[in-house]
Amino acid sequence: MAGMNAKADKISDLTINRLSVYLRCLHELWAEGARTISSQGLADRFNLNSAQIRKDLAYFGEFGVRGLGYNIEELRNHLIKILGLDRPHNVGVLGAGNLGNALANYDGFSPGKFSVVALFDTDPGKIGRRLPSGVEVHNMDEFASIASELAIDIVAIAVPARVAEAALDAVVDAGIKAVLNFAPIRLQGRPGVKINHVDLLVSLEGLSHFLSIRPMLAHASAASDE
Amino acid sequence: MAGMNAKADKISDLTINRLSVYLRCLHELWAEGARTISSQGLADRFNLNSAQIRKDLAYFGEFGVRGLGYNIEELRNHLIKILGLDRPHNVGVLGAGNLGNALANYDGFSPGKFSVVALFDTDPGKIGRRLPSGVEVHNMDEFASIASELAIDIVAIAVPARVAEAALDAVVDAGIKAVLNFAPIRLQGRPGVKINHVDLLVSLEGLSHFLSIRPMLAHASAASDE
DNA sequence: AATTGTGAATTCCTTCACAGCC
DNA sequence: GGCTGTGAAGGAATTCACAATT
Repeated sequence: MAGMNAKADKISDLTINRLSVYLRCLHELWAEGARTISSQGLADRFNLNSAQIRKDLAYFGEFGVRGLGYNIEELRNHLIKILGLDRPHNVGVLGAGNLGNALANYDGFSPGKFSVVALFDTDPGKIGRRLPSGVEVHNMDEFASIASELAIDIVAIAVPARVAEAALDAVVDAGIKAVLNFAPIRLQGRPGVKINHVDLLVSLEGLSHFLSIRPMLAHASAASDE
Repeated sequence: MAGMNAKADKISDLTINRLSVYLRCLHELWAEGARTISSQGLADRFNLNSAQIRKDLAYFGEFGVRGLGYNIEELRNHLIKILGLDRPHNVGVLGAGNLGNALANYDGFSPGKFSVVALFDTDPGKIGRRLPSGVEVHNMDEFASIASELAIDIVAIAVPARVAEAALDAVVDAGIKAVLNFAPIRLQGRPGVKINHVDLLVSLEGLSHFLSIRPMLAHASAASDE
């Protein structure tokens, strides 16, 4: 049990999110025929500092070669491992409304790594429906048994805000540890459960704020990106 | 022109995003019949420090009353003003795929503040279609004229990654200054244009990472929330 | 007595700058 | 010579703690 690669410790979400971005970039570079890349080369692709990339990677091991940079295939494999993408993840979507359906049909998830395997709803009119993709809408009451049957390990909450907390209770009770919340509400954290928020209203209101101060920025230089 | 309320200056996105969350909470409190709230009362609703809330608000003025807290209606009006929600915003959606359609039909945006008024696509098979909501799918070539006609001030990019950069060019050329990007790609910033990213893959991979380190956290305390 | 607004302290994150290695 | 890995410096965001105010 001698720790070979330091993991878990206290690595920030910011770092993890960037690893995700690096990985995506490595896929592109590989497709372009590149086989090696320097931290500076990666940094140029986004608006990042090369030291930041090196630091991010260094949390997990020494993946580079001094004087040469990083081997793309090797680094890619490391990142896949670190991000837990070396095994598939089955996603259950709560709420078969517009958003839930879009998620179930969305094919933008990296090929094969994340699959939406079931929708859940409480509306009898929706239960039993089957999407073009073959995914079925189940009764929310059956969440626990179906989640276990289909090996669901990630849940996306796409229900109205007022029932989101109750929905979270149900999935946490069923042993789910990873949740992606789309409901416009700040869900109370549960111990041992990771909740990532996708909050469209917050994002839109950030843009709205920007538009309202923009006239005041007038001649001054205006900033951009996230 | 004596600056009555200090705005714009250098306020971080983190602060602006929290204002959005506070505002949502004020709506709820108001609906519950509350008429006044302390920073501590607000802080208890999320996992926040009360000093943070006071600091966030203090950037924009002195809205509270010592000893009493904040008047909910008054603070709400201030936040609405600060976030530019005192006038409506028209959103154009690029890409009439699953995600684009879901956005166009999504009614979760705060009542009336943001309206999706048009979809745009390059696929002749989709152009001309009209959604149940009445929103029409236009030819992307006509973006500039229709955006101006419909007074679109915010664009959501929901096209495949490989054409996202070109799509951004088109909207920026048409004078759009605020963009919500759903494509899994880090768009290059443009001067004077604010781009917010909603990156589902990054969010999912963050969850995947958490699941893969979770077994190692074992008996140790496991953390949560975003 | 209660609660704000805020300087000071702290913690967290990023960038610099360079020793170490290929 | 070029590039990584990293200690040290710098900067940003958060939290503390308390004087000011009602």
